[in-house]
Amino acid sequence: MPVHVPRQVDHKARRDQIAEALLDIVASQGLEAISVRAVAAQAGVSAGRIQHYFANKDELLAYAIEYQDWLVQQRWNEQTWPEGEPTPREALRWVLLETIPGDDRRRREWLVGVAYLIRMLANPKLRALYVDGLPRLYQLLADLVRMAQEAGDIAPDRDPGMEAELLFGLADSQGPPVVLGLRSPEQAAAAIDYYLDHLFQ
Amino acid sequence: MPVHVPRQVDHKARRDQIAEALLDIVASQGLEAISVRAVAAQAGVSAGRIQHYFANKDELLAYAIEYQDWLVQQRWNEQTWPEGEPTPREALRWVLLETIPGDDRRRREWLVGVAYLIRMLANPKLRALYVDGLPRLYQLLADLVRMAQEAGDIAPDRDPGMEAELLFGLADSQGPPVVLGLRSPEQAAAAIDYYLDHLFQ
DNA sequence: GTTTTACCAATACGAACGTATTGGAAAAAG
DNA sequence: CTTTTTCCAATACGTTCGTATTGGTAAAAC
Repeated sequence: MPVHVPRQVDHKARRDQIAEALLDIVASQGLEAISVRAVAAQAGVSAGRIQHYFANKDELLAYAIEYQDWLVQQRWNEQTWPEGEPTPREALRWVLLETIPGDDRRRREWLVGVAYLIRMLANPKLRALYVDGLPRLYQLLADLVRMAQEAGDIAPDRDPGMEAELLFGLADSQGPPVVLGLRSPEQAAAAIDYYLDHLFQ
Repeated sequence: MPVHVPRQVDHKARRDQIAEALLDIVASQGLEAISVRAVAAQAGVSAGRIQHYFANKDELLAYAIEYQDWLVQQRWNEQTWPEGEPTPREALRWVLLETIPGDDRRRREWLVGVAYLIRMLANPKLRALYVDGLPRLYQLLADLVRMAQEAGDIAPDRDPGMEAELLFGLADSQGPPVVLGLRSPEQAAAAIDYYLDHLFQ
């Protein structure tokens, strides 16, 4: 039972600031460029501070990707709609556009996801981030298609599962060309809108 | 003018053997795991040999991805069809299935492509590998759709450009789930066949 | 045989790495 | 004030890195 309790700082804020610096480096230079000293320099803190908050480099790398996952979930949870509930089409469009690396934030998330992918193969904890999320996304898309069908906005002979595959593939495949500057985010969004126009009656 | 010419080895074969080792490491452990010594060990040669054939690490990394690109092009060029020219549908199916990381070779190619992606952002030479190839692939898919339309096998109201987008997206989005073991190569192929069945009349 | 030089194994070297260790500042409780 | 403990800057240590350098081997030309 401690009698003397010294000051306490906000641990999560400290860790998150360090994770932010790490994610910036990963997105621009890849995982190869990550060193404790490089992250410290990017974050504007001492390497000692990083050692104080993370036992080793692996833990630091794991925290950063989980932090990014948390950031994305925050954004999805906090998404509010100006006028009540969105229609299935509005929700569908929002989800699909969300995956396009169109602004700095999403571009960083996309590149970090790519950079961590090979690590996921051998690391079950990292793998779970992808393996858990992907089927839920497919399910969400299929459900939205089904809802639009029931409302009569999509032809009843369309298969929701197949449409979910097509929609996800269409959105997902915009990533590389957009990130590489081969296609603008607006062009990518236009491709999705074009297909939505055909899908919805 | 050299009077004495000592023995010459097959330079390309030597470089390719080293590139093979590098690609194996990249696919299984990522670019972070690449060091001259690690590649030498994987290839079963001395580090001195690698130094002899590559001026520095960057040149080694550049050669390896160009070598992989060459391998892929070789396979595409050497593709022969058992009975004369393939139908557009057969060609379409072959191209789409080709992108799925279903066997060890394609799985390695897929993972290496992912690993190099961030490097492409800042490196024009690497960028060109992607930037040149992607539009040509879209064009090929759209042309095949158009040919099938002219043969009356696809409904004339389908837009070849949009169908090329959908087909590529569908095939491309199979990569992550297949590589992560979330979906079998057979399931990925089935998804493509299912859509082709709907596209073709 | 001698000579020449491509080939490459081995070693060396300085820089950068992950991390263990040390020491001190600073805030809260008594 | 003193005490306690968190926080972290600084330094040190052993390893690994990219690459420069050295030296020797062996095949081809003469």
